[in-house]
Amino acid sequence: MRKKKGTGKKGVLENLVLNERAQLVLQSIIENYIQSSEPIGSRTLSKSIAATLSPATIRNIMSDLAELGYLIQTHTSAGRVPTDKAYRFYVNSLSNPTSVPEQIKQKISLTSTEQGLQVEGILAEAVRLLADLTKFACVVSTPKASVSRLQRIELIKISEDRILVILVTKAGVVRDKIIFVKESHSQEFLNSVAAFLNDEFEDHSMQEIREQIHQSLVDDRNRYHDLLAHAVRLGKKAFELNNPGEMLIDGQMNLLLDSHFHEQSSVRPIIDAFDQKNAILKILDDSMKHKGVHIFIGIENDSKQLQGCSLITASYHNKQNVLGSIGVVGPTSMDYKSIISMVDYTAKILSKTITEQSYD
Amino acid sequence: MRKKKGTGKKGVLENLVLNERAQLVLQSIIENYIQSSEPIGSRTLSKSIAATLSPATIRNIMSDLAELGYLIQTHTSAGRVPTDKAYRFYVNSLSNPTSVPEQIKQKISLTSTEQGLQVEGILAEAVRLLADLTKFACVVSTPKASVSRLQRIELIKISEDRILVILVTKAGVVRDKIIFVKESHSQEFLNSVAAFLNDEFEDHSMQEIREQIHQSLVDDRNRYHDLLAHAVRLGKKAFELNNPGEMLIDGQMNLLLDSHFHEQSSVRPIIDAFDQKNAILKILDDSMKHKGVHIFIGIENDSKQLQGCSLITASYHNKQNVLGSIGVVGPTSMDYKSIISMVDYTAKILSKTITEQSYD
DNA sequence: ATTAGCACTACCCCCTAATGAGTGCTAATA
DNA sequence: TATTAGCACTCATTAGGGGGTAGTGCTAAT
Repeated sequence: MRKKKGTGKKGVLENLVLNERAQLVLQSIIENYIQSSEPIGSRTLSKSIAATLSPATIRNIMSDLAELGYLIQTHTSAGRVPTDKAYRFYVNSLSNPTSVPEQIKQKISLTSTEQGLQVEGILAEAVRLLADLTKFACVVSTPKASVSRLQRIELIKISEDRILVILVTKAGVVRDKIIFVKESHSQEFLNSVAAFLNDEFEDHSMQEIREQIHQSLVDDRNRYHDLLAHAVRLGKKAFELNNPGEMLIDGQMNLLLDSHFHEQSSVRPIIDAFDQKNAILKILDDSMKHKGVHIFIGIENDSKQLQGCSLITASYHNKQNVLGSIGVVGPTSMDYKSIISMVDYTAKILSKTITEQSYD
Repeated sequence: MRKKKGTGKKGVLENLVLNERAQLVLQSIIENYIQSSEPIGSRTLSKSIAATLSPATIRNIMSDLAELGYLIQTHTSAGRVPTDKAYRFYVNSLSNPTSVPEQIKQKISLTSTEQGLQVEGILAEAVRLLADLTKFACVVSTPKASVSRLQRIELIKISEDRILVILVTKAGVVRDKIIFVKESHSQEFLNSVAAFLNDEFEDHSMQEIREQIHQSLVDDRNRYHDLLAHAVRLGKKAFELNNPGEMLIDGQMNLLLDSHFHEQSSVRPIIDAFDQKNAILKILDDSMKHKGVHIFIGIENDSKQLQGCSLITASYHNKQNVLGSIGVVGPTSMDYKSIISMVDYTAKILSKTITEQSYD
């Protein structure tokens, strides 16, 4: 409220741009709060801050910052707490991810490739690793079927009316599903169909394949060829996307035990978001669109349930494509600096591991 | 301490067998406590109990029960709380699972079979269902590879030095793994090897197959036949058990939010047990040995971490084999009666669903 | 523009007293 | 002899009150 006039003239910060000192104070408050998760007062700050400022001065600055929406007080005589807007300022002011300490780097390694695990296994290991490291909840989206390119399709006769379809993508994901058919086919026939589909579609993206099959563009001249007709029919079923995108979660429990969420009631909506998945999946999807680390802070989230937490995500990829993203879900007052670098580094290692064991 | 003598003569319950009235009181205490999760006093009880007994009488009985180890007091002037021994008495006195209310039965249905989901998908649905229903954490063990019988093996060349192995079991489980080879094989050759293995081992249990291959019993005369030699070598790798038994977990969060665990510190060891998996897997394994519902109460558990909770499990099966078990992990003061029947019923539906979509 | 000083606020902690649910024991009762 | 009423006692929980404290905003002095 300092120097509040009707028209508001001459207040230090009234041009809505923080001057250097105000930035320093704000940053310092945020960093203190991240550490202690308790309201920060002017006296405390005047000790810990680099510049030498008296509590009174700091109070003035804080008052301005509060008016601009960067700080709030829980009650009249309490210290100040950063708002989501403040965190946004803070992360924006952060330069590129700081490098991860050597000693943590050593912990970030994925062993599973040696054991011939599938991509899902690697993802599971990565998300668990990140959860252990950050002590928050972590998520990773599995490679989207639509963008991944076909390596191989295999049709296995299971019973008279059931066929096991196995799709192997270039990214190294193996998907199996069962399709039901009305008429029985011999295994030999299925082999021919599979061979045909392999010839036709290897290295095409699932999306493409689906479209082409759907439009029956596949060589119209031979429409009445028996094999082809069946190939189209079976292929249609085989390439239908069944799981429209999944994600793996680990470390949910960490949230409950975290000191930043003082009351467990505040964690409840986040848990619900995990159960429903779609809100988080949407964020992970968004994060695939651009390279690098993405940060979603509290109120910025579309989903109400997630407005009490922040997400830090980064996409992972193989040689050709962005496959999915991995991220951390934590309190808005998390230690952005170190978490960002951990997510960044983990995503890089994950990309490297997956690229190494891709099938081409 | 009632009528305590040096040699303890003639106390009503001194023969260590509870008389009918004591049983009634104990049962009533337990049921009250399960509902309220607060210590039960004599006055409260005298109102809610069927028989008409004065508080004073009940106090006497309670005193005896406490001496016998069925009840404890949190402090001198507090009501009484059942011990694990009491819960054991209680569940033993329960007759067979009571039938599940019709309205809950309707909720217990597994849809996934229609969508051609694999066994894992059905299990995931079952465990989520049970978690939603009981509001506790639930686990299910995936079919043990060793007991399940081979339906089909498929070998797919992925790259020069990598082969994708796909195992389909009669139970409907599809497992894929990658094996590394030194020398490159053509797909045609792999097909012959697969055909050979299929011929030789269809309908054998994985355990058998592993033993036979290991002992190279497979037709010793042809040892120098090229195909056979490779079949043995590849088969050895293919049938190596990779995942020694997994389990799916759902509803862990329910534990944190449950009123019976007043302090979250008491949940911590259970969470840890979930992370480490082996203690719970052992219980699920044990539960596969006998039919019906199994109950493990607090202190009875071998694992220290699990001594603060109870598990209720039931095995599931297909036409031939017991495949695994499904269970609930909750506070020792959970509502055994209804949870038991839910677990029982869910396991039955699960068995039915899996049997229906088995491949033979 | 900064800072020292001061009045003021509201939480937090500690103490106390009152409440109340519960017990064990004893004596009266059926 | 088994049951019950009565009573003294215990101890957790709650409410209320005061002192301490960390913080603020404002004003006046530097």
